[in-house]
Amino acid sequence: MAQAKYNQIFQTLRGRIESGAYGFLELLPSENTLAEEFKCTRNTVRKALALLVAQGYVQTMQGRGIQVISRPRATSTFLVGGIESLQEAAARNQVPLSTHMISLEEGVVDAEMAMASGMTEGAEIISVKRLRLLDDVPLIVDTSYFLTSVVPQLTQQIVESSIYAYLEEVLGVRVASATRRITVERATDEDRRLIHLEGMDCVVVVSSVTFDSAGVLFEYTRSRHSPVDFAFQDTAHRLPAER
Amino acid sequence: MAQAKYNQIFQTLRGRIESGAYGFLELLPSENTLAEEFKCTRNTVRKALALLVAQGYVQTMQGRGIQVISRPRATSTFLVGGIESLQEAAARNQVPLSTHMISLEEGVVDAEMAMASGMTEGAEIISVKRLRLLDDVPLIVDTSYFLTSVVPQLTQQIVESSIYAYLEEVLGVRVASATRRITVERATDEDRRLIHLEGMDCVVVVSSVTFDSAGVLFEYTRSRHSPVDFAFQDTAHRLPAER
DNA sequence: CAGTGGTCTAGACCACGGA
DNA sequence: CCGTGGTCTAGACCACTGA
Repeated sequence: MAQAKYNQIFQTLRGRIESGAYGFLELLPSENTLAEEFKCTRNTVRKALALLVAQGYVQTMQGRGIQVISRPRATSTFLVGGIESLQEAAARNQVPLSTHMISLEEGVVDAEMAMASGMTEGAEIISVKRLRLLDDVPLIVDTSYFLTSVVPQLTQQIVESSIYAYLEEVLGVRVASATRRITVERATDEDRRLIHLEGMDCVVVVSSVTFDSAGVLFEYTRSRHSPVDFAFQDTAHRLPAER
Repeated sequence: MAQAKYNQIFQTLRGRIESGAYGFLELLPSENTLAEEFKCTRNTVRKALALLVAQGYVQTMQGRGIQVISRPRATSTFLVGGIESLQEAAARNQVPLSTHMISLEEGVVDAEMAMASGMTEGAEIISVKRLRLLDDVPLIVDTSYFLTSVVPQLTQQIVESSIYAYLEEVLGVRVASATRRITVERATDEDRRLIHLEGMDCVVVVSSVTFDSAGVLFEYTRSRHSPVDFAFQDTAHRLPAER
């Protein structure tokens, strides 16, 4: 199976929503109708619908139908649900991205980092600090820590092109999940020196912990974003569990 | 069926993770084993596991098993995945919350709000502006707009206790989904006057659009949060779709 | 009442990981 | 090779909505 059938259905339906074929607040065809169209069972259609629901495209209503609740994308957003490297987000929004390496060194996980990330204290890591420029404007400084057992070495060339492409294509590391935490902190002198803050005195800090498909917590990254152009979007649902 | 079986299983497993019975980085029993334990089919167990995955508790690994990737909650967080009113979040974190009403008036949706929220221009709305104090510290100012067709009227008493409790218990409105967008803006004079910023000059703006179970977009809210103690967390997954 | 989505079962086959 | 999770089918019954 090249692509799971439910995934194809998901992408087809998503396309119809984004193109406006199924408009804002309209109802989709019923699950039975969709099952006929895609020549599969209702269960498979339901898996595709579950993805649409999770990503905020539609809302299901028992006894009524499935309603479109998203409008064609209005403004660009850099961080949305899903795992997307800054590279990918920049490409999607058609904004040129460049990266300057600030430092690259080896070390071990100290107690504080172990507490914050869940990495094992004392594990060997390689740390990279980078400045990211979007449309030639320096907006993000991030510091990443990789387990050397998963990422044995990095070079300036890799770091300034795409670490993720290197991880996936050369090392065969597959990212499985990332947990992110967003907070706001006062800008440091370094922030002010490095990134474009338009005079504001705080930065958005996105801390993320990443696991690979083998279940290893191999990356911990702290990104300091300029508030300028920062946006994050998600959709939540009331589950029966929460009643 | 009082509670869906998969939901009970989800809650049981989540409890075992939060209590540490299934520890960080450990593997859960296999799906077949869990199906036996809960006397159901593998499909039902899988629905429960899907919830745990979506909420960042575990990660599944084909051929290997299901690994715990969350640690017992370290620090408190106000905004997490899921729909939770500030009331509920404050209760969960055992922080006293109080609310002062600043204004309450009627109006209609103008072009700008229609564009931002998706509400129909010209629809009648009731708008409420409130100041929220956590632990007696004023941290949030929010302005909410409700369709009068769904929420015909509000009183100061309702607004200062809990609008959501009123919606659910009195009006029978059930919230189905909420899409939120987080950005950072420069603090206004009003922000500085009303909320505790510790000298910082920006605020976190959370805009949310809410649908009820009948599929009506009935609420649009903009909350301006002090950066102090603001945190938002979510977990993302690499889907086959994104490869 | 018919049609919709929500839950659950039973069973099949596949892809992957590790011993 | 066996056990794991991933996909899919076929069919049943329930709860809810709206005409």
